[in-house]
Amino acid sequence: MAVPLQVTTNPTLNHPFVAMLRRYAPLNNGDIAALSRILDRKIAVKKGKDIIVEGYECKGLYIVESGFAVRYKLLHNGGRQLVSIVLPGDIIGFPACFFERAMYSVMAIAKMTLHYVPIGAFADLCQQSPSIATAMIWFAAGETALHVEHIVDTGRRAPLERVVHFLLETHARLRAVGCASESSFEMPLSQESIGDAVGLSAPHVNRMLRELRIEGLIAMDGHEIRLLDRAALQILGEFQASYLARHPIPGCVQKRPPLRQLA
Amino acid sequence: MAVPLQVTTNPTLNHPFVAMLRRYAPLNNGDIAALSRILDRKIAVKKGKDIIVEGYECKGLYIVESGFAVRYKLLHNGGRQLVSIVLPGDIIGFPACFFERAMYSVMAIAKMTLHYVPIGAFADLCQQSPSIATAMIWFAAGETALHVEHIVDTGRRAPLERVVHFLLETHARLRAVGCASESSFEMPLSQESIGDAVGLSAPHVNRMLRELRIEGLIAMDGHEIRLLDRAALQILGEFQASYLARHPIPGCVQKRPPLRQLA
DNA sequence: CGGCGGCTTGAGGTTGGTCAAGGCATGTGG
DNA sequence: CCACATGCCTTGACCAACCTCAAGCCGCCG
Repeated sequence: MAVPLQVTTNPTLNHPFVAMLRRYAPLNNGDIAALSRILDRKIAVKKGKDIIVEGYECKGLYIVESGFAVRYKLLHNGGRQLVSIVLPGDIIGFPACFFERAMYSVMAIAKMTLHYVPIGAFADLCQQSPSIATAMIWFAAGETALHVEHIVDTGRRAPLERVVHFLLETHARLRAVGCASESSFEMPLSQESIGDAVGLSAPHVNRMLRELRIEGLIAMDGHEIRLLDRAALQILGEFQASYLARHPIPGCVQKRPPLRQLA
Repeated sequence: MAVPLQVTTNPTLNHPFVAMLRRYAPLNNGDIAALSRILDRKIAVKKGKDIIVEGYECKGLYIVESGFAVRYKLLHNGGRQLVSIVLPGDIIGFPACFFERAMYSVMAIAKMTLHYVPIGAFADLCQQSPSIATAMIWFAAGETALHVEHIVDTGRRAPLERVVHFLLETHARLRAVGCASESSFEMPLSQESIGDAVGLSAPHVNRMLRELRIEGLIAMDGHEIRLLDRAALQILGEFQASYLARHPIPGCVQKRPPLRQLA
């Protein structure tokens, strides 16, 4: 649950959000100072509390320092669709606060600490620091890749494949923020919520998990899931972890690549 | 099909991509000049040609001046999932070129004209023009909202609702780039492709369309679709057009809003 | 004129949703 | 400390929905 901290002179550098940005663009001292100012105040949110509510105006971003949340939308027909799981380093309010009103809700599913950034302050930050703005574009590209995989999951994969893909993705993302070991993790969602994420009913999620257990691909102990046969799972769920890791920004980390024109 | 052009002194300002950016951030002469340089060369692509192929490296962005394309992914089980329709002003290669290799393909479904921008040149542009970089973040937020709606569509909406939502969204997006009249449009996809977009089989898409025709909600003539009862369709498809239009960037177009801290 | 792609419709079968009941663990209040 | 309530997991039975397969048709283009 807790993100492992390694002590450095500047606590800002340890923040998962800053660490994420720095994977894409080298930030100078001015950038770091600006981020420190943005991140100075913390908000504590209890498990189960709504952070963004569909239909209401959202005036800023909430940068996640620790804890988990879910983005979701309630439908007229009584259904609920989970859009994504929010992890440390993620941004709540993207893209809600860029619109007149939020089109979905975000709820904490564990105790969280957040930093609130008014959208105006965020826009100023981007205007003043091109490196941060550019890193944010790279971040957004990663979010998009995640959502695209989710569309493929719910749209065209078979139920068993969906569940496997969802488990592997969740494990990989948790692991990337230090919240999972190499081959096991604590699933933060109930089976009903998993169903809401991948577009299945809770009983059917249960059937799929049972099948995976019988086949010896996973083991479950409460919410702890152990991945027993990673290779088989990756084939079954057609899971390529590459969509979770972006390139660094060229020209920042390395020399600009040669121009090439494709016709 | 063709984007209506109004003659101004600077053709760059008429480009749908530039017009899109300028809706979010006021660009100065330097920004416009930089964009002109980026957009100087055109690539013509024929209908049916692949622009990005899954699994291959993608080294740059293709900015769409005219024409349509689809992003899609082929699956092991023989299925195909359409991720989105690409319209004038959109960017092909987002997010593919931010990753080691493209995780899905993009194919022209009509004659297109594109501008190729190597990823390095794009990064330079962002670093040199914070306004363009910031507008790109706003653009990415819009893409994300689109994908989120698509996840909801395929995940939890009933088949009839899905088709209706897809029709309304496609119409609204086409209309926003001047490719549709107020209540009718040319559907650029076959029924099979619509099925691949919303996660249904082609026969079932056909049945849903027939039902809408019988109910008097739409009329079809070839690929032309007329929306006969917008209000009923919007309720049926639970369609809110608001997710298609973003706020402008605060502090650029207007004064920075008052700071507010929510705990 | 012939072929092909896409639309349309039907029949039949499987999948996966719904409903319902039971079990287990956790937490809470008496 | 126990009794009870609650939430979630688990399983089964049933049934409707949607997919698959297949055939026919139309319009377009070569």
